[in-house]
Amino acid sequence: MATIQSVEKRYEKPVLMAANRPFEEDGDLTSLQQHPLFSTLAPWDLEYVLHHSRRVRLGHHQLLYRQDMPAHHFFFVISGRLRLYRLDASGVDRTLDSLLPGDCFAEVMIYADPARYACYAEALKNSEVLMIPVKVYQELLEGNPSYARAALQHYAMRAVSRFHDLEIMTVQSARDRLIRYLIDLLPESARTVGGEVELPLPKCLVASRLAMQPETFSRILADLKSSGLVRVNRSKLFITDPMKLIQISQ
Amino acid sequence: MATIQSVEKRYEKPVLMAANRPFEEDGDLTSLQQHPLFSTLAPWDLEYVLHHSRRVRLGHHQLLYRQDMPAHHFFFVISGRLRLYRLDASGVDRTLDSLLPGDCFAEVMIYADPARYACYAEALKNSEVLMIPVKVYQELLEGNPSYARAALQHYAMRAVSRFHDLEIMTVQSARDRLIRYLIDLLPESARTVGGEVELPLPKCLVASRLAMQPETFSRILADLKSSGLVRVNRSKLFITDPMKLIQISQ
DNA sequence: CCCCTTTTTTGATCCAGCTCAATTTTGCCA
DNA sequence: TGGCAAAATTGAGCTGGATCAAAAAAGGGG
Repeated sequence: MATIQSVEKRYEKPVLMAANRPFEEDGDLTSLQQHPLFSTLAPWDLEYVLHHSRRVRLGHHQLLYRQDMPAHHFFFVISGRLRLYRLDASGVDRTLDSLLPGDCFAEVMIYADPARYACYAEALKNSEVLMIPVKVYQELLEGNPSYARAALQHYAMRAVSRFHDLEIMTVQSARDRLIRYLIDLLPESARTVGGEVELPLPKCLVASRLAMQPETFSRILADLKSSGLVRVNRSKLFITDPMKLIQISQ
Repeated sequence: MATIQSVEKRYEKPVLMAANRPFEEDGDLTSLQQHPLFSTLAPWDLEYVLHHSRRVRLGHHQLLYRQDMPAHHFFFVISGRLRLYRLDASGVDRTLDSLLPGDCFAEVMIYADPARYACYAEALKNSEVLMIPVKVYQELLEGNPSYARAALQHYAMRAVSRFHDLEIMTVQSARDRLIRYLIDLLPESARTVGGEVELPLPKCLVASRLAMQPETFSRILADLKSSGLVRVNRSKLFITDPMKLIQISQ
């Protein structure tokens, strides 16, 4: 269904199965310290994590890992853009999430058992991720119980946001799902006055994330545009009147 | 939409806002020790938890807590049956989950911040829950870092199962959602040979859980029945041929 | 800057599932 | 046990969104 052709056909092996060099240069890893899972770590522990992690470069459409693969690492996005997706039984590819620099993903694997990736991860453009062995972080947690609090809080937040996702997806009007998605993209500060948002995925993948067809997505957006509620420029959307949008979606 | 009338109209106050007596008698709390969040606790810590918790009795349709209420407790189901639901903007009530004895719920509140319930919780029949102050469990975790591992594992499992829910809900055929729901109800051991399952919710609430109309639910079930794939007796369903069902749902 | 591929848009048709309405069945309490 | 309210079923349209088809626009590499 998705017009984007299957990744499977383009790449033989996901990155994780190929040999990889340890990280070579010092890029911008300061953002790692902003992340709740790392911000509380002592400098030497952060150092320890970095020492045992690798930077991995990914090209456009390159696969990082496959669904059901044993999970020995979790990841931090240094640069670029990635997406998580699953293939359902009939082979349709469903986008679950998009990732930006500063995001952590598959970190649930730190304590999952059995640890297998629940979805595919691929780069949407040239990207760089930090690949962190779950064992390393586990060790840190065991040796340093005070870190557990941060991890637990992080997981709790995750759980709440999944709840939120679930709620959005069970809204049964495609238009309402799209509107809620747009509102969520809008920074908190612009929720009343409006502002510009950039779609974190190509339109056909946003459609897949929202469980609708690309055609439907396009039509709804055209509709919102003609009502003057949204101005569209490539992947940048200007939300004119968020309150009105929210009201329409009831 | 749901034919069940709004709870709001029947009850003034959720239980948590009314005065409640501490637990009086020793019922069956052995099941508490089976739960991953409690099975690793030392006997004195378990005692401590129990000492600071209350048993709460709930009548049919009685509300335990409201969405957005500050969350100071989490819960363990001793007996009966409950459901979690949200009200969307248009006032439609969407069932999110059903709970049976042995289940824990709202336990994400132990580390959520700000801690507010993400949904409503109500009893579906006479039920008893253990109401555990999040502070008590927090103290235990702080004082006893070895307990964090269990909590983290529990949360990780939760995250994975929410992922699963999300996947089911984004399957866009109502029939497929129903089939997957039935299969999930079936014990692992009966996935091949078939067996009986009992719906954990009245049919109209199962429909709401699966984001379809009660009429649609009824028609699909009638259809499966006439194909001989399911035999129906009240809320008990006998799944004749799970493999065939799975195959039909692609 | 042009060509070729991928993505997006637009048009036309069709059907799953929602809605409204009416009937039957179930469960509960006097 | 009968009576009543809640729940489940069944019937008959209607419509949102999927599907198929084709044209237009965007993007990327030489």
